[in-house]
Amino acid sequence: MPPTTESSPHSRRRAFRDILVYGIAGGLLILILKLTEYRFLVIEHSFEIYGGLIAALFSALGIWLGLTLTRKKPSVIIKEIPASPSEPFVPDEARLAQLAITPRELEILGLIAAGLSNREIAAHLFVSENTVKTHSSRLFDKLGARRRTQAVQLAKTSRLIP
Amino acid sequence: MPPTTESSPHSRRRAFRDILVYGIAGGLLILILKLTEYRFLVIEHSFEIYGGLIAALFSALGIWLGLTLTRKKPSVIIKEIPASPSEPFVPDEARLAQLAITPRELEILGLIAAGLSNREIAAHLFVSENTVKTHSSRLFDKLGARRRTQAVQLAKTSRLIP
DNA sequence: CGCAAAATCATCCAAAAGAATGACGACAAC
DNA sequence: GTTGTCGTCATTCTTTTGGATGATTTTGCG
Repeated sequence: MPPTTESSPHSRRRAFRDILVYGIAGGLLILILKLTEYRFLVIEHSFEIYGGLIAALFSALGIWLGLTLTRKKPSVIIKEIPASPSEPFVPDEARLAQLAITPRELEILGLIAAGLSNREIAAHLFVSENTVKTHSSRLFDKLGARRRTQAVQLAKTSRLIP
Repeated sequence: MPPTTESSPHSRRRAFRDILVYGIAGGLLILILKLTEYRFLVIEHSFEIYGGLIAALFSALGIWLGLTLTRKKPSVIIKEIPASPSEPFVPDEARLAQLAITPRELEILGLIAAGLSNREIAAHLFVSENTVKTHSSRLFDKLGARRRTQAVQLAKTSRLIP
């Protein structure tokens, strides 16, 4: 079964299940209320209706309150980020040639460092995932890395990528 | 399904679960009120009391919901300021607190960025691999990352790690 | 042209990583 | 003394990654 979509299907399944459970629970709850209502021959409906109304209203009020009360402070935090202004960055050609890393491999290395998955890289470069895997395999081989995180680390210290 | 979305699945799941708990709790509350009403035969003049009770309870619930649901929404204005090129590096405490990243999680983040596998990290910290996985899962959740490479990338741009 | 390097894709398999969930003890805060 | 956070660990499952290997197509170059 080929996993086609990128966003986790597992999570979506869980979300759907949660909604389902929620709905069923709600239905059962209503049913129970109904039955007890009949059992005790209570006709008066105003309590549920007004209770629910009050609940909903004050829930909304509470949510609104919570939101407005707390969203005051974290608005503007100015960070001082040492932005290096004088670095267009060029990969170390010597080291590149030394490791016999091809342009395509370097390109993929960059995308790996950007945090993309093989599938995302494949989509980005319009090639198959298998191709990306062979490229990255050879890349790891040349870099002496066993994991992509290690490859990124090594490449950074070798000034192959920013 | 376009493979474009990158929003955290964790948060969505939490939101669903919160809503679920919330709904069930509300229903149970009504049920309990109903039952007690029958048991003690308190019929008259109870509407104001229970209405107030429901209002107060649901207000509190709503506030809590609003707070937990909107817990971490950064919205930071980033201002780039050229800084000294040779700094000993200190992690951005503000950002760290903002994302609610614990010291242990930061430690593991650093080891991930160093290219270590979960097993190696576990051996390095004398904990089980499962613990490392738990930490990194929560870390990814807080960082909004789905892969460790992405976590590293995000952490670097947020100045959490060198 | 013909060759070699680079790029492409596949398949099978193993290992690592990640997701979801539940649990427990320590410890600080209220 | 309850509450909340943190750190710890486990289990089950799915997904991703990596290894090994072979094959086909481009492409640049002498």
